[in-house]
Amino acid sequence: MSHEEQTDLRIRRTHHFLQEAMIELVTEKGFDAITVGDIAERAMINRATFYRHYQDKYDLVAMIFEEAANHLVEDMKPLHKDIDPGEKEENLLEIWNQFFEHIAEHARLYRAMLGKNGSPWFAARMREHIMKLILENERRWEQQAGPRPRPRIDPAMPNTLPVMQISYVLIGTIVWWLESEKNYTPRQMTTWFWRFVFYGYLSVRGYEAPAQGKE
Amino acid sequence: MSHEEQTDLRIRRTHHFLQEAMIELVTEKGFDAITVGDIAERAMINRATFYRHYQDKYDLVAMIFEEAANHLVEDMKPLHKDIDPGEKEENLLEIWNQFFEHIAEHARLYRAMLGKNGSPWFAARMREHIMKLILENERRWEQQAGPRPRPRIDPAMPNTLPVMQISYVLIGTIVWWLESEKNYTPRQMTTWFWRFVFYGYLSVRGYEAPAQGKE
DNA sequence: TGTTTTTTGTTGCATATGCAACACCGAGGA
DNA sequence: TCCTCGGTGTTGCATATGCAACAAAAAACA
Repeated sequence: MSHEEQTDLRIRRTHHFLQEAMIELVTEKGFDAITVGDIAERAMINRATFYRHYQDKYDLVAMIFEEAANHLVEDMKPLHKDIDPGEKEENLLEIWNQFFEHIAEHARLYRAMLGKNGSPWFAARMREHIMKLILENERRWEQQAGPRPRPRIDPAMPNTLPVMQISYVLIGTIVWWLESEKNYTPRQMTTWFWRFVFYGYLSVRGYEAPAQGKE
Repeated sequence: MSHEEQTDLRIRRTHHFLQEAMIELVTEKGFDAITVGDIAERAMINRATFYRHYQDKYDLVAMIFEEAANHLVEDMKPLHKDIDPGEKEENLLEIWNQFFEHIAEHARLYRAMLGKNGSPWFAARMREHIMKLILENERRWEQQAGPRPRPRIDPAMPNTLPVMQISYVLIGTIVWWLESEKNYTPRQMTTWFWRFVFYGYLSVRGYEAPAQGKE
């Protein structure tokens, strides 16, 4: 279904180089200052050709995001196969670790787009996407575990609020990570992210808080 | 005159990427093991297109050399303008320094091509080119300084022998430099190269040996 | 040795891209 | 105010490239 599969080599090439150029330029001069001409020149692509593929630079960023998002779900997929609903915490940790692995693999992209010269649109879109993934994951989870009654601490609280909160923490964590000098491992980031989110999120959700354990 | 000037962007692009791919692959698997298909795939260029530009991989290396050689003389040109024939040593040092600067700028290329997985043809061609440059330089020099009598230590010795010897030392020095961990500056390399060659060459040539000085 | 697989060059046709030119717009300067 | 200037999109035509298929040579293998 993905429109990007076995297309003409030339098309894949121009997409690739335009996207690369965009990422480079965002890190160099910031998204706002970039012109279509800049991108085309850097990518060694004629400006007219740019317009044959993208509406404008925003559209290009949108496509970059699309692709990243696809890669992300692709990277996460294998994990959902063998999930044991009994071991909630373990599994969640694995999933988040996979997530941070994905970020590490595309570090250049995320560092550019989420950084302070990046594209706010990209960040917003990314938060949405993360929320969607989390909610999907919860749904899948409850289906597998059966619809057991969940104590709701505060029935008035909208379902999406804590998910939104997580998405913000996550973005912040990512940016901090990618801009840090130290380059920590994905595993470390998973641990630290998890420690922060753990109690708040699970308790809001009405899960019992398992023992800290594992390290 | 150069056939590479304001050509179609697509042509420049494919040249560029085929050359880059070649350099990458030489460092990765060595020149011998490379196939045209490899190059094309790495460069994201159709194999048929490769043959529209180059005969075979040897031809590609030849073109890479051509281009490098052109860059080299281009980089050296400005120096020849303001040469003071009185200050031989100073000027020679400047010229050699410019040379090593050029090497540094194209380090990836030379490291790949001259290294032990590189192309012997490239090295040989490079030595020839260096010899040509040195001989040209000497000729220019003597024209500017006037045809003064030069004491010849051994009239039986062919003119090109010491030049050939220099070219070998130079290649060795370059390879050692580019494969060293320490990355020394071009200026340092100039100094060390010069120290080694200085007495032998100048004395063979029958120049008086100036005081060591300068540092 | 014979056989299979890879690599090499080459070709005709389809198509993505380059190029140049254009009108348009918005921001800054005389 | 006019007016240049830099950026935006768009167009028609020329051309470089992709693709698939092919034969032949070379390499790999038994």
